[in-house]
Amino acid sequence: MENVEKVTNCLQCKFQSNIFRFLSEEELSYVNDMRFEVSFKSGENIFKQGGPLTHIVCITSGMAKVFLEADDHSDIILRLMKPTELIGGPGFRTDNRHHFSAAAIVDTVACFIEVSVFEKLLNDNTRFALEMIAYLNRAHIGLYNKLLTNTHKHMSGRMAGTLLYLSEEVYESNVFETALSRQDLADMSSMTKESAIRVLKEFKDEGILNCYSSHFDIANKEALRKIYKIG
Amino acid sequence: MENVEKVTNCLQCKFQSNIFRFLSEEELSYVNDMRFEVSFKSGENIFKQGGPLTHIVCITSGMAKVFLEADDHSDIILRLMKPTELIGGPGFRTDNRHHFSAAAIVDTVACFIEVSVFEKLLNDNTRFALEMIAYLNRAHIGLYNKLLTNTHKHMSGRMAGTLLYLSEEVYESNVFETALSRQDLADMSSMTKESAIRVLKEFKDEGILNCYSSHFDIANKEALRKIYKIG
DNA sequence: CGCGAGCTTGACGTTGTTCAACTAGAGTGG
DNA sequence: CCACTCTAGTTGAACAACGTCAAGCTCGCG
Repeated sequence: MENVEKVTNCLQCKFQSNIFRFLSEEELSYVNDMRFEVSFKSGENIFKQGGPLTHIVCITSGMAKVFLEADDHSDIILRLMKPTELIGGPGFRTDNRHHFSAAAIVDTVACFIEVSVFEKLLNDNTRFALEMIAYLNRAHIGLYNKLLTNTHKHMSGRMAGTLLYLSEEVYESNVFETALSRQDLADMSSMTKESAIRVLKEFKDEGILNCYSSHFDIANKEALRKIYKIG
Repeated sequence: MENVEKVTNCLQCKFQSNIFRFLSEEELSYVNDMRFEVSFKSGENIFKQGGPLTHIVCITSGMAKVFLEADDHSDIILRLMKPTELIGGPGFRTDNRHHFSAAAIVDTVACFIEVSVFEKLLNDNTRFALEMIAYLNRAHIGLYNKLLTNTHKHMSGRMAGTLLYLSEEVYESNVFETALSRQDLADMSSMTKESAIRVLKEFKDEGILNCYSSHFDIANKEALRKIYKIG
């Protein structure tokens, strides 16, 4: 494992908005020494639900979807991961297995950090441990929202939620190109691909959204927010 | 706040199956000194979604339901809490608000522990912090299951899941009396009260379940498990 | 005895899935 | 340069699942 392979350095990530910013320079150097990078082509699995959780993964470039796989081969996309976001795993310190899968939706580079490194950091740095707890709690809150939305709202409300998530938290713009397929949008909104297409067309007919192939343009965000709120 | 008010003592809880067992005697004594107990009658709220998170709650006797409240006044019951179980909250170290409500379903006594006490323990005792993370991760895994079940399974599968949860994790018996109403069972299974009744009747007609008013008797657990699995 | 809350049942309408057919665009080989 | 194929996207019709509404029931309690 040559250092040359590393196209980035943890010390640069320090100022990004993730829990690594609570590590000392020394600790970050330690992480930097222990990690290694892997490149994934679009569509490739980064790790697989049910597989062993040996490393924590951090996206350095590209984008990945994190999703649950059901017995009937249908998926639920939990969220999208952008650079410097951490894909921990509920398997950490429980059963040491992955409870969801992650796959690159564009060409992606990810850092792999052994769980033992993580355990050491959590042991040595109390602040880091507390921030880890805060991070987990934020993820928890997100899941509550998803649960409420996906079980208590109608299709249009769920799709509105997905579009708002993409525009506000992922692409940070009302206009965006996405690598997500219609099936992916459906998996994010708990519906079939056909229903997703129908709802998108509805939004289009109402002048709320312009979309063509992978291009999306939210024309009336307030209307979308209202649809999301009402359900 | 007289000590006399306390009908239990933390040192006795030490051997119960929660994360307090990773505290030293001294730390437990500290918790014991700082906590106070509150009694709730059946039906009363213990805390309320959206309210300030000032204390962590631990059930000492009775039982409580933890639930999300939606805008349209419908609820999702996340789980039931038995004695010595901790009701933390995702608001801890995030926005310091409750993200769900808790209500007693029978007469219940609960310990209230200030969040500052918790923060001190997490700061001082690394093992405790790591176990806290493990605890949060287990809760996370439970939520994934709920999300999969409630969005990808049909009514019978969801109700089967609820009955299995009650018999295996709550009452630990195939026969149980419950304080839960039909509406509560519905809120646990993401369906209407009427649908819950119809599914229960279906199970009854198929000889899988005997139920009358608050009395439940699972006659064929394997069949129930199969229904849950298939969806 | 009568009242009220929770429970039960049936009829009906809506929502969303399934299935099958069709289209458009992107590679692939002749 | 044109078939050919393959995949993603799209559409419509039939159907199943589930919620809504309204009515009637049961049982505990004043």
